[in-house]
Amino acid sequence: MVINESEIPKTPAEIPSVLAGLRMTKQRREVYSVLLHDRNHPSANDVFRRVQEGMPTISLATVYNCLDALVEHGLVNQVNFDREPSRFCVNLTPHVHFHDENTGVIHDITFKDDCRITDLLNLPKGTEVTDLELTIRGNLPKGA
Amino acid sequence: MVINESEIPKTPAEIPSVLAGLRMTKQRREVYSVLLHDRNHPSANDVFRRVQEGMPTISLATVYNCLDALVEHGLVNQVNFDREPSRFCVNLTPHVHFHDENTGVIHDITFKDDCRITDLLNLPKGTEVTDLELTIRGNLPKGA
DNA sequence: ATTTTAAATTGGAATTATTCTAATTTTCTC
DNA sequence: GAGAAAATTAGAATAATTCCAATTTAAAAT
Repeated sequence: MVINESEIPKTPAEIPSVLAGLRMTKQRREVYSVLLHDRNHPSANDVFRRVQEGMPTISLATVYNCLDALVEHGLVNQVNFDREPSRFCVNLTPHVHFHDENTGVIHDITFKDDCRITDLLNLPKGTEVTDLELTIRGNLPKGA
Repeated sequence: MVINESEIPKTPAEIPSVLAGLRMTKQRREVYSVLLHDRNHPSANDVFRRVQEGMPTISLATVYNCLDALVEHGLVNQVNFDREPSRFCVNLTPHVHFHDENTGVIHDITFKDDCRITDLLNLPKGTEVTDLELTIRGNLPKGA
C-alpha cells in the first residue's frame, strides 16, 4: 500500500493512530516523526540516536523494525548509496538522488515534466518496469 | 586512469603484464580473466570460488584486493544493488542495469543514441556530473 | 645476477550494518 | 478485564568487507 504525498502528516501531532493500515505504536510514531522532521536522509543509526533523545529506552532493533514496517507500508523510502548504510526519507514524490561531493549532502532532484527515463534506453519492447533508481554524484555550481 | 573498451583483452591470453599502469600479478591476471570470461556480474565470492579452481592457494582477501585494484584503475566496474554484495563486470561502455525479477539475471542496457539522462532532470544550471548510476527492476516481455 | 626496495599476498582477526531469537510487554478484540 | 496477536527488547548471530602484521613476490638499482 502506497499513500499519497498530500496525506503525509507535516508534524508529529498530525500522525494518526493508524496510517496506511499500519498500527502506530509509540515507537513507530516517534521514528516516523523524526523522519518527518529530519529530511536529510538519515541512516537507521542516525534515527536511533535522534529518537533516543525523547525515548531513552528504545532499542536499535526496534528502530530497524519500525523503519522496516514504515517502508513496507509505503510511508517511507529506503535509499542505498553504494555500500553505505541505508538511508531513509519520507519524500514519496518521484525523484532521484544527487550526492554533492563537496558537502556530502544528498539532494532530491525532480524530473522535468512529462519525461520518461525508460524512453531513452534500449529496453526490449514490452518490458515492465516496477522500480527505477537513479543516483548521481557530482558538484553543484559555485553560486547554487 | 580509465581505459577504452577496444583495449580490453578478449581472452586471458591477451592480458599483458601491465595494463592501464597496473602491475599484473598472477592473482590479478587470474581475477581479471575470470571477469572477462564470466560476464554475468559475479560477486567477490563468486570470483573467489571460480579463481580457486585454477589457483587453490589464493585467499579471499587477495580477491578483494585484486578487485579493488582493477576497479581503482578503471579496468572493472563495481556495481551495487541495494544491500546485496557488490558485483563486478568488465563492460566499460556506458550502460544501466536491468534486474529481471523472474530470473534474477542482470542485463546491461545501453542508452539510445545521443541521449543525456541529465537533460530530463531539474538539476541546477552548471551542475557537474561525475558519476551516474541507474538501476531498473522489472519483468521482460514473455517472448524476449 | 645479486641486493635493495617497494608492493602484493596471505590467514586470521576485526569491523559494521543488519537480522535473528526468545522472552517480555503492549495493544487490539471480545 | 481476559485472551490472542503483534510489537518491543537485549543480546547473540550473520555476512560482506576491511584491517593487520608477517611473509612472499616483483621491480629497480647496483
